[in-house]
Amino acid sequence: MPSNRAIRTRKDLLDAAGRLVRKGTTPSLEEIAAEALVSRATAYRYFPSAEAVLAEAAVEIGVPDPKTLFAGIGDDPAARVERVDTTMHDLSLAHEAELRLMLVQGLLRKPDSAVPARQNRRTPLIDAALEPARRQFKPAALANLRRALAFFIGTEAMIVAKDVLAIDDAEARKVKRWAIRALVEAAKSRS
Amino acid sequence: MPSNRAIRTRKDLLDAAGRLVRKGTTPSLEEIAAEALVSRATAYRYFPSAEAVLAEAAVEIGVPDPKTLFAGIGDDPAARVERVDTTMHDLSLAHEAELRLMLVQGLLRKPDSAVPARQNRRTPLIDAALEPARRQFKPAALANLRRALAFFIGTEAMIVAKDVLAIDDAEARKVKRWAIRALVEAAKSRS
DNA sequence: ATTGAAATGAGACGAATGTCTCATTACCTC
DNA sequence: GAGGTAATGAGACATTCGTCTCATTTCAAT
Repeated sequence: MPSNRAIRTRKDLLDAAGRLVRKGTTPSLEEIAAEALVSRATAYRYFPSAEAVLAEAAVEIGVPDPKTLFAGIGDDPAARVERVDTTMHDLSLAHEAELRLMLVQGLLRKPDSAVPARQNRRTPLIDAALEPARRQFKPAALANLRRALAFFIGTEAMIVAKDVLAIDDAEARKVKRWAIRALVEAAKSRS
Repeated sequence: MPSNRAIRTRKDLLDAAGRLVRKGTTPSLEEIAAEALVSRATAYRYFPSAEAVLAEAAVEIGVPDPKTLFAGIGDDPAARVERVDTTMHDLSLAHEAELRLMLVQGLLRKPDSAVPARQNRRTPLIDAALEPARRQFKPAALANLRRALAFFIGTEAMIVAKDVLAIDDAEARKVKRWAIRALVEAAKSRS
């Protein structure tokens, strides 16, 4: 079992990595060690590479659980999905640098790698958003809808908006709201 | 002006980089030089880094021009957008490795970098697809539609499907077709 | 064939990366 | 407080990356 000191050292490294990334750099493990006030050798004892630190630091970004996320909102699926999108959008903005680096990790992983694939934090939230209105949708359409929404919600959507479309934040939110409404409506059974 | 020999060397390096990337590696400039049968020094004379070679190699991936892409297809906007998506999807599959590396380049570029941002190949195609039916749409909705479609068409969409949703190719195409239909319909003025 | 310039190859060099060893420090138990 | 173990720091070492120099090769024009 790791000692208190070891736990603290590990945390210091993760915190230091977060600080450096937020500052806009892509730090080496040596720089992370210096920021954390530990020696280079110690840093290499805890993490094999700077990428490993960054990847783990990004995981720390908290996604709210469905319970609190949907508190005080009705059953309207579009409104609930929009709340998911707003939350994820805010998170993407607040941690853009870390998330970009995490995305890079996923993009470069070997196709046959034994390491676990990207974790998927958005699908559970999307499903929770649609759950109360499940009966309003045609089953086949619901299967399409929950996947289609994943293209608009999350880090990749931020990348498309900023790097490809080069639109500002308000515009991106507007486009996504419009699309979410359109997709949710399209999935509803004609009533 | 560059001599024929220089042009050939440059091309050899780009070809070599493409071969190595397709083999699944993330080659260093030294490895690219070896594959191209030139010395390391020569490789550094033509490109400042392996990333630069890879980025330029990715640009070579040909996107068809609208003229030929829409040959023999009617004015129906959904059908035309679907053809854009099918084409881009095929391209993404055929050049997945190169495109992943190109995406990494874009993700890591400095926010205030002087280098040109990501080139956007999909928007002109989307606009060309919607052009003949422009009158069918409400102007405000058209502005949203052309941007919303960009989230489904292109490399990032492939990443979401494979890495995040972990769905197979046929399923991805199905979801995207459904979403494209839904979005195009939603943008039409009630008639 | 000869000449001259462009392109190349071989290798030295400094910086950064990752691994390893060994002495020293900090912490826990008694 | 003393002793033992875990954690750390300092630095040596091999490797890779990017830059540079200089001798050699290739090519085109005569």
